[in-house]
Amino acid sequence: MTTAPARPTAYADATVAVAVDVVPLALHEGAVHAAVVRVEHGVARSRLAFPGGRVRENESLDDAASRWLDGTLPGSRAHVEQLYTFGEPGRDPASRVVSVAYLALLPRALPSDGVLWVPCEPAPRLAYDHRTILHTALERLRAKLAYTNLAWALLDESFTLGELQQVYETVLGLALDRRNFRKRILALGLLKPLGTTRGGAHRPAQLYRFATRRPITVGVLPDRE
Amino acid sequence: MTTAPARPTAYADATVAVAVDVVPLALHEGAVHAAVVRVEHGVARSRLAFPGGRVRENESLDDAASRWLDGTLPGSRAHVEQLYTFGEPGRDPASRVVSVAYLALLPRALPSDGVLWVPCEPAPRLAYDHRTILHTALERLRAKLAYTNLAWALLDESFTLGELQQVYETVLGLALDRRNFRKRILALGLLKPLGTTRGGAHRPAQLYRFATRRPITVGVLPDRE
DNA sequence: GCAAAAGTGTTAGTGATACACCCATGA
DNA sequence: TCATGGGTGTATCACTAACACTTTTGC
Repeated sequence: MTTAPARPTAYADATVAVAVDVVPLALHEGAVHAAVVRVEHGVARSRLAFPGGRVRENESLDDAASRWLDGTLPGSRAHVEQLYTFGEPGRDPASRVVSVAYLALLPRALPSDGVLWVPCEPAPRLAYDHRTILHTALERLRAKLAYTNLAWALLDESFTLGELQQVYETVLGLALDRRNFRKRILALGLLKPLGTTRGGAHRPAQLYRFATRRPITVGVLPDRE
Repeated sequence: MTTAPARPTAYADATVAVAVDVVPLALHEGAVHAAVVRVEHGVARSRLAFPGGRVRENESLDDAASRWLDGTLPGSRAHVEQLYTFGEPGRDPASRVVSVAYLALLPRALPSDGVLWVPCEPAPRLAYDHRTILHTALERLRAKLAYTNLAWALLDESFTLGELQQVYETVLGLALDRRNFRKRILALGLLKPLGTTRGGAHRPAQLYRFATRRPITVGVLPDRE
């Protein structure tokens, strides 16, 4: 083969379909949870799977992901990013479907009709190859938490340092020293103290917000602690 | 929307096609180069683009990428990994094509019929959205070089520390202190000295190889130097 | 007053940086 | 002998890790 291939032009190939699947994750009761729904049709009927489906002809992949997320968890503020594309023949036994998976991070596991929030560990049984997709999503989350400020996506706009620390501890499954965590995270200069406090059952905590809620790449974590 | 959608079953949606595009990168004359080919058909005819095309019904995405790479640069040993999926409507003016882009790293810019190796900077003019794809590929390469041992994919099996250092310097566009680079890279324990040397025009250099040529995540670089 | 989380500083150690000189070879 | 890249050690600095006690509140 020595020449460039033809690009697709007028004809269409009816054998490979394109879908998106959205992996909505949120922290709940000290553990990472994922939102799943029951499959309605086909051989996987009534099994659990991530929300998703066909991409429309005139929508982008990102738009399709947002549409499926909003259809499942309406009105939720979420950070959505493309995760990976899964396209093994046979991953959907009924037909050839290439699925572009998206990761959606939410500050709360909001209840919604027909939606189940399940803990990610131990890994739940899911339809199709969605367990693999979940695994990929968790890997991505852990990796990005360690070198970006992505934690804002798993928190409300304002939060205490204790809550922020819990995000890291929960997702990464490790315990962090409170004093060193505060020093490091404040030294990054990404947080703004709000001047207000939140009263719980105990001593009230200072509230903070992220100065920017867009992805920034910085080392947020120690190598080990 | 409160319930799970139907998965695709018997019918097919002829409106969205799936392709792969492969971004082959190699170092050449002190700069990152990419392999491109000329588009043969359609409105982009004779413009430069990355090799790629439709995914066959019974092949995986990875297999499709390997097929297109091998069709363009036969017999090359390459590291191939999925990069990102591009699916804006209108990215191919002729029809709706969702393209799964792949990154291919090669130890040499091997010449091949119909293939042009072009420097990545300044960014070349390319058909479709391939300039965006190239940009994404370079970002990925730089990021992974900094926190993995991926450099092996851009080198022959055996190499000198000087050559290894050049990979980092070329890709990341910075100068590294030789002594510190050697200390750091050897301290990682990923390299095996071969005991042999390579004679160039000057003092012969010790040859090394990577103990493992699979992706490993380690900090390979200083923050800045 | 007691339980529970918030808040705070110092020290020791490790790892990163900066830096200069000699060596081996081919031309 | 000269030009070119290969090879080596040390001192300083910055950052990280380890660590314990006091404060504030609700009950």
